[in-house]
Amino acid sequence: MNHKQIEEKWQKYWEENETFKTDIWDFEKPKFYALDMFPYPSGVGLHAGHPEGYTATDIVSRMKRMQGYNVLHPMGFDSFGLPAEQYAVNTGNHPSGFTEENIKTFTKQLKMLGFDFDWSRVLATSDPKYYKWTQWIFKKLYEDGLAKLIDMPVNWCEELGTVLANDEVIDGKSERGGFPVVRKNMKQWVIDIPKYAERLLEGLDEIDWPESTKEIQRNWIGKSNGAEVTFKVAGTSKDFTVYTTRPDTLFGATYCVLAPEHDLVDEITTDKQKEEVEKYKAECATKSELERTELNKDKTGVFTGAYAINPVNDEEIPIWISDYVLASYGTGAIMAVPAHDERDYEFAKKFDIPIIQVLEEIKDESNQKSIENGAMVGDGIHINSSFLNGLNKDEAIEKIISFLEEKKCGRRKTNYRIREWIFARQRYWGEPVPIVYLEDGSMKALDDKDLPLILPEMEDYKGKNGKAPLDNAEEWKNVVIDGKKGVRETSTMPGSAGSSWYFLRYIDPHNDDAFADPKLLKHWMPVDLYVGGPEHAVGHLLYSRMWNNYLYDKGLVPVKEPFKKLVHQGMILGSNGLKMGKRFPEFVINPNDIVRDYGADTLRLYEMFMGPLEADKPWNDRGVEGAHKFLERIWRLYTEDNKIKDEENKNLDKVYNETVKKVTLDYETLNFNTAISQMMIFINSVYKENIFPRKYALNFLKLLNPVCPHITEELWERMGNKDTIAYEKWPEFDESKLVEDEKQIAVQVNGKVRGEITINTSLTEDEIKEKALNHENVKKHISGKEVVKVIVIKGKIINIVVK
RNA sequence: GCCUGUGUGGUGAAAUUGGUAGACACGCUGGACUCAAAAUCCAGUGAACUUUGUUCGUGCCGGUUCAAGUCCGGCCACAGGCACCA
Repeated sequence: MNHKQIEEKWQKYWEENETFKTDIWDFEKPKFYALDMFPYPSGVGLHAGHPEGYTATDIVSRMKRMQGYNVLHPMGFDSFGLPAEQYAVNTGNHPSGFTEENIKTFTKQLKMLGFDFDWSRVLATSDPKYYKWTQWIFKKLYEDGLAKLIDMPVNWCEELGTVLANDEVIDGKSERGGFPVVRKNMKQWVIDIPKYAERLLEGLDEIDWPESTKEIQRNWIGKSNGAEVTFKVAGTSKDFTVYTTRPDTLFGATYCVLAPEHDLVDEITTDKQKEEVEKYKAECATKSELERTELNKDKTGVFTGAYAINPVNDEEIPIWISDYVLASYGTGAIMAVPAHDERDYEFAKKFDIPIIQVLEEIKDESNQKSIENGAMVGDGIHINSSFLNGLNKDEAIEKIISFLEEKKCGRRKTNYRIREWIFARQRYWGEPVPIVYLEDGSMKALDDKDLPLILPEMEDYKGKNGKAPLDNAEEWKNVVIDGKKGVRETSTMPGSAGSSWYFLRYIDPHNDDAFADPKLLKHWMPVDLYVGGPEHAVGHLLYSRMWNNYLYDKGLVPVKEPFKKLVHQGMILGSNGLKMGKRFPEFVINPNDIVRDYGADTLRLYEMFMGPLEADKPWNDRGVEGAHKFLERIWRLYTEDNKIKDEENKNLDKVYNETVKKVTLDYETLNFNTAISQMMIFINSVYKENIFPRKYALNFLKLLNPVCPHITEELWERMGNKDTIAYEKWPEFDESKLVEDEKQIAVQVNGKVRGEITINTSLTEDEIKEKALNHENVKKHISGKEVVKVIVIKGKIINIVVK
């Protein structure tokens, strides 16, 4: 067979016949929405990992279509991004041309792989028709106070000349390029994602996602329950509030710590300590995030000279500053209980601060820990704690909170670790923020009629003197609105803006009056299956959920959670077992080469047969050949050997029905590797029987079609069919054919297999026992011993217990 | 340090969730076809042994059970995430 001719023929057929165009208004059939994480159209084209996830959704959507579902399986491009900007800076050309070229290459490659995408719905986030609605949603967020401009410490990357989100910073370096990142205070557009923390946490319980991803999101949101306690500063009218998860240990607080950036530091520092405090503050300010975390072993800090009054016993305890307390979490201040917190313990030991134990040591054989050699964390019976004495942790927490609330110096408080989502980059190639700063000092969002706010042409796409590129677009930047002069915001939105809602736009991509028709959204949301890499666990997948939850609150989308089921595909590693990439170019697999040499069907089949979808799997050229050989075997079966006959073959009934059952179930659960091995078993059986009943031959093509659409269309046609196989009815299996009258089962003696017997389903338990006990080899092992009992597990195993 | 996974032949991996460990495939060995090679087909392939069979074997140690890759307890290694979050 010539795979090239066949594949091109059917790709052309599908395109000309619009085989996979979704009739989006057809609400008669049940719907199925399969979604892939859309790619960034880089200059190098698809890599071996792309087809893996796309084939997975392709298989499921093709099966669902054959099962009578109305399937939506779209594709698009996350086309704002740094490489295009870099290209523009280097060449002076507009990034859109470069982006369009790349999109063309990607499209050609995706078509070459035979995916059933509805190409009439393709979208690109950098298309003004698309980003009009990204800006529109931003405006809504702004109007509701969820998008706002605040002064905050940000991750600033000098090399890249921009601010980065937390998930774009890895180990104090930029995710892209690995440049150093420092903390810096700046006015920033942010999305108030912490407002949605609780909702995003709760939503996780409703969705079918990998537990590991849910855990990462829970961790990122970082909910903790505790209390706020207010301490008065001795000899002044000032006070400050700390956050603690262990208010029950308040009697053990022997000092307090403020973050160096805390507002109160300057006000309470005594003259004597002023110099030292100033010096310490200056040190902290110049330290980058990276340096601060590197130093995390050795505690540093300075005494302010001031004392706080512990509200439970009115004792005066010193107030220190230290960078182990973070300004950005809680209240930026803590009460320190060295006896029962490891960090406080370390600090107290270093600076010789008293340690007061308020939980009784539980000493037994396994726990010989004493307060002498470390902090005692966890639960225990309270001591030295006045009215808390004798209580355990939970009881004491309840009691102390009531006490604090009554005394009006504290309250129950829940904290979240998640921070505002920084929503502006000093870049050109992103969605412009549709905000104007007017000369009277006010801020105004553009009217809907002025959207999209389109990126201006520039002579130079590089930002100058630490300013954003758009700052140089004088004509574009300066505007008059309602007779008032104004200046546009010159930051653009981050890459994660456009990808936070694209799954909604696919449903109605050409709508100019709304981001999507509500009736369509109501029918098609949520996404039934979402497949993409695990690297988006906290970025895209959290932002999308937040936007969708917000739009749900506005009544603009019908469901809270956008992605009902999520699966992460693993990485395809090089044949050296390592990640493909620039470091080992000789091990990088280009899908173009595989398609040229073996065809798209082989590539798809191989990638699905390699192993579980979620696992990382090394590429193996031999494996590709093996997959190709299987397809050639099938081809010969259907074309040359003339084994297809209008006859029945009883010997194939069982394996055929098993195959239909297993393949159907495995596709549904995305266990493609075992589905394929079952199809191999079936084909092996057909070869053995040397006859292929026509009915089975036709249905087998349907089972294989989702994985290998080209060869199956071709063989389907050669078997005399006129129309595409894509809408044929999915085969069903006959449960009655799955049970055999006769079965081989193992006989164990004391748990060790000693023989096999053939049993008929009509046999009674006693008859089976008798047969087992009479087996030659079994007899040898039980002779001279007493049979204690015989365990018969119907249809599975017999175990004879002897003494 | 904490959280979440993973650990099975020479290799990629299966195992209906407690019931014959290694399906399927790659590789390898032998054979058939061929002048020969490729392709194809057939057989074998966890290890060891005294080979109609026996013993051992799913990262390590222990436990529960008639029966453990699967459940429980304690370790080790690797991967991913978080990391002074009070």
